[in-house]
Amino acid sequence: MDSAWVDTSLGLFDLNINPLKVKKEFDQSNFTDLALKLSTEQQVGDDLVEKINRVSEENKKLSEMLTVMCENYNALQNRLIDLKRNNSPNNIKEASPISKKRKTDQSDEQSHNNISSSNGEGDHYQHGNSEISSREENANNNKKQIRIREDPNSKTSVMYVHSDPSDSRLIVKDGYLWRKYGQKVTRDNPSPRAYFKCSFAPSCPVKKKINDHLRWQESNSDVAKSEQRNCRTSDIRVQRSVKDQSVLVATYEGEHNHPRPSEAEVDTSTMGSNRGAVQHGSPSGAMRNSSSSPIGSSGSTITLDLTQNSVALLKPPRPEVENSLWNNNNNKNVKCVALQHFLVEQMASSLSKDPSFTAALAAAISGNLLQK
DNA sequence: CGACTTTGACCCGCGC
DNA sequence: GCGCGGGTCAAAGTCG
Repeated sequence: MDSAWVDTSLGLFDLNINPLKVKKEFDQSNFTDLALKLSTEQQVGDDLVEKINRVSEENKKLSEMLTVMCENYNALQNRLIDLKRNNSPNNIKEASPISKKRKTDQSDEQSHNNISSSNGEGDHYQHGNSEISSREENANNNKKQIRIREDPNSKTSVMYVHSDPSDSRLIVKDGYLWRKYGQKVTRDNPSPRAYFKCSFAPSCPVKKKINDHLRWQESNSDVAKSEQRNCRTSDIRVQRSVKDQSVLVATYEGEHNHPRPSEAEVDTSTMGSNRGAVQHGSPSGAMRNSSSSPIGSSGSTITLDLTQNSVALLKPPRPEVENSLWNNNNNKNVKCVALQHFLVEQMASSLSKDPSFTAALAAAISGNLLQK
């Protein structure tokens, strides 16, 4: 059969076209186009994935480098602390054995105070009259921590931790390993108070409690009383706030007489047994922790020495906490330093979010490493 | 089986 | 002296 051809502006068209044939051809060409399109998209997708992988790797490298830098910084800072301690006249006195007696006698209290001034509690150390708190290793993802030393002569400090109110676990990650030894429901807080001992106990006397921070603020003498009664060298309480269930208050008493466990140890106890450390992935029952993020993650810590002008402060997590901090004696200084730290934090945050900055930093670091 | 948590019982200081 | 409340102990339970 001859075919009739029509000349159109678009070209020659065969009028005797078999529709099935056309459909087949159309399908084939369409499929080819589609396949081509898909392969192009696939390629783009692959490129994107590759790019993402590359960026992730860079990010990972940067994180590792940052961790190393932080560790080095801590090591240097600890060395500085040791040097200063060695120069201090009344340092290094023997700790008295922990007495189970609650009654406090003068000598015990004396030795107790000696411990507090000689044994750095990991992050805390004495610097002349002012107490300086180094970076609180925050192993708790997205949790803000504020650490407050209420009294320079006391070995108690309070850490406010912003956590998920729905999370019933009283967990404050601070880089140490803790063993829970008791829990109590106190009169004026429906949230139970948990008691922890340092897992290095009895060689390390440090304990902690998770506590009701508002009551703590209203009557700080509670701690003094309990300390007097128990003659403890250290303690920590952890409990949720009455008014703000998203705030956990950890009360530390005493000083660690050992270095902070390594990240690996913490991770091992966290992920390995899932029972090792209450603070890093706790154990069974109500204390079990599902998140086990690496130390030094995105959380930030605020450490305040309310008796001194020196303040290391980042961003307060909750309004009422902020108020309680702002309304303190060193209001102006705190605000000023806080503002500076906040600005620095914001700048750092902005820079870290900038991909070009990240890329430049990665290039600089990798270049430096290659040179070495 | 060991390490750790849970939880009721007990201890002790304080206030009345 | 008694009762209350906070802190600690220790047996039982849980988990890997």
